Amino acid sequence: MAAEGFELNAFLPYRLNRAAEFVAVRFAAEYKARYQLTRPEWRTLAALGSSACAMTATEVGTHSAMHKTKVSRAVSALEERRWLKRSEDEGDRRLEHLELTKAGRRAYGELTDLASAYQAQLDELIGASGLQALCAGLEAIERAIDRAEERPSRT
Amino acid sequence: MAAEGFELNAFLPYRLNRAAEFVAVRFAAEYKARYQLTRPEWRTLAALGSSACAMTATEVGTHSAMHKTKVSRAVSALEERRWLKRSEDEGDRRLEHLELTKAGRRAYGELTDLASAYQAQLDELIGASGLQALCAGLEAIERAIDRAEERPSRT
DNA sequence: GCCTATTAGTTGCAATCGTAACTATCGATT
DNA sequence: AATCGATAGTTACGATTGCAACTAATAGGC
Repeated sequence: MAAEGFELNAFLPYRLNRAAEFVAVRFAAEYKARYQLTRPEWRTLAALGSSACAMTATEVGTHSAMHKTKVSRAVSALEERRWLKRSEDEGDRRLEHLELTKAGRRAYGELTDLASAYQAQLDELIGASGLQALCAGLEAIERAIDRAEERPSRT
Repeated sequence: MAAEGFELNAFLPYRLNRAAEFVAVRFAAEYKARYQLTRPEWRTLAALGSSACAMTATEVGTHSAMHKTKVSRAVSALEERRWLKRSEDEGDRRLEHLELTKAGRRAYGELTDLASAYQAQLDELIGASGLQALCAGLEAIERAIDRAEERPSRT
């Protein structure tokens, strides 16, 4: 175990966290100010809005890497806002299928406008070549996550 | 503002957060179990341990993208453990220079062993080409962060 | 040399989070 | 069909967080 060879700047958890926090904090300030949305709420809304069909809470959790209690509370909050509706699964009554309402989809549309604008800023800040590399790298890690998620080990 | 053209899977804050959470949660479980360290404490220890010279709390905060209150509390906790010592700046008495003690450096060494092992697992999971792309991309975003940090706008 | 604005760091407090325990349901085994 | 283990989702509660307000000190204008 390389006692001295460790480079924090090559340690993925630290680097990813730093980068993620940096970009997330600024965007969160926007939707928080304009919509009073918390981060888990936005992430849940986004997961549902970007999906063609309904999802369960567990699916939202894995898709967004959020703890299930966070998802549970975000779902309740969005439901209270009438941005989301639940429906029972016929076959398995433990499951709840989550879908955005019309108002929820409209809100999602407005937020994605904000998001697109923010993404454009990031694109400019990072530069085309860096962005391309980042995307390729993220795809690799996303594939790895999916692979790891197929077998157990919870978040 | 592209109303329909939005792809969540291309939105950096969401993707980075997902990836960062995924890799961070698993590693956090390790150092939490073995050292009763919280995430901010590990990140502070890491920032200081990887630096050749002393840092101020603010520097730790920008380096690790942590809120200053998180840093402040982590510093207190590490100080109580005698892993870190503070010293006043002669010229500017608002500043505190933070350094690891001998025990702190030893702990950092042990933690980096854990980290190296974990990084090796990640390397294998992600694959060499993906890892290379990810690093290139992260470097680009890190440069962007540094550039953005030179001018104001706080975390 | 003073006044004002700014910065470093801390802390009270309300809000948020995660752990663990819980309810309800399902599937498999016998 | 009764039992046991696993899974979906919720919740009580203690721990952690971030905002805002604070203290202490510096820097810059005048």
